Amino acid sequence: MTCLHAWDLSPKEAIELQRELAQHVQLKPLPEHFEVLGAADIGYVARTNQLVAAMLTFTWPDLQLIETSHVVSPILFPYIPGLLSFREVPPLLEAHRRLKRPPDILLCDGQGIAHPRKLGLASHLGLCLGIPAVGCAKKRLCGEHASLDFHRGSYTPLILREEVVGYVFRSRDGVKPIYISPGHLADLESSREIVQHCLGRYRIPEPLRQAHNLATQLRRQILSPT
DNA sequence: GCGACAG
DNA sequence: ATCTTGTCGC
Repeated sequence: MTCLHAWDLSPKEAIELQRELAQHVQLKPLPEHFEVLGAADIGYVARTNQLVAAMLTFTWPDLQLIETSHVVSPILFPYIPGLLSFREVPPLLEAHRRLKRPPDILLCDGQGIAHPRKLGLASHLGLCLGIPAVGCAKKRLCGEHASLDFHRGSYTPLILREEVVGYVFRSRDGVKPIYISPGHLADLESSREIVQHCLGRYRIPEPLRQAHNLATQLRRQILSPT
C-alpha cells in the first residue's frame, strides 16, 4: 500500500494518506486464542517538548504483566484533532520494536475507526504493525449516540454517517463513558468484549491504566533532576 | 461564519 | 497531553 511509513507530511498530505490507509483496515472478530495483550500510551513532557511512549504486555487472559518498554523522542508532528496518529505512532512503533515478545493484540489510548476518515490511532498503529488493535478513548472525537444507562457495563452504539463505528461504554457506575472502537483486525463486538474483560477497579481498563502510569512515571523522571 | 475537536 | 485543591457523591 501507499507509503505506510511516511511521517514527514503536511496536514493536508496526512489527511490524504489517511484516506488511502483506511481502505486497508480490516474489520473482523479478534482471534479467540492468543497469548499476549499489549497496551500503549503516550506522555507529554512540556519543558523538553518530548513524548514518552510506553508499551506494556500482559498474559492473556489473566493479565499478568510480562514486560514494559518505552522511548523518549522529540515531537515531529503537532497535535491536530483527527491527525493524532501522525504524532504518536512513530514513537509507539519504536517502543514496540524494543519488546522482546511483541503483543498479539494491542489496546490503544485513542480512537479506532471512530474517526472522521475511519483511521484513528488504533487503526493506524494496527496497520503499521500488522496486528489486531482496539481503540479505547476517554473522549469522543466524532459520531453521535443515545443517552447511556447509569450502570457499569451498559453501552450504546456510536454512530457516524448512518454507520456504527464503535460503542460508548460505561466502565463504572455513573462515571463518564469510554469510547471503544475497532482499530484493525477487530470488530465491534470483540472490541467491546476485550475491553470489558480488561476492566478493573477504575474507569480506564487496567492495561491502559498501567501504560499511562508508566508514561507518567517516566515523565516525572525526566522533569525532576532539574 | 459558528461550533466541535482523540492525545 | 499537562498545569492543580478541595470537594461532592457513591
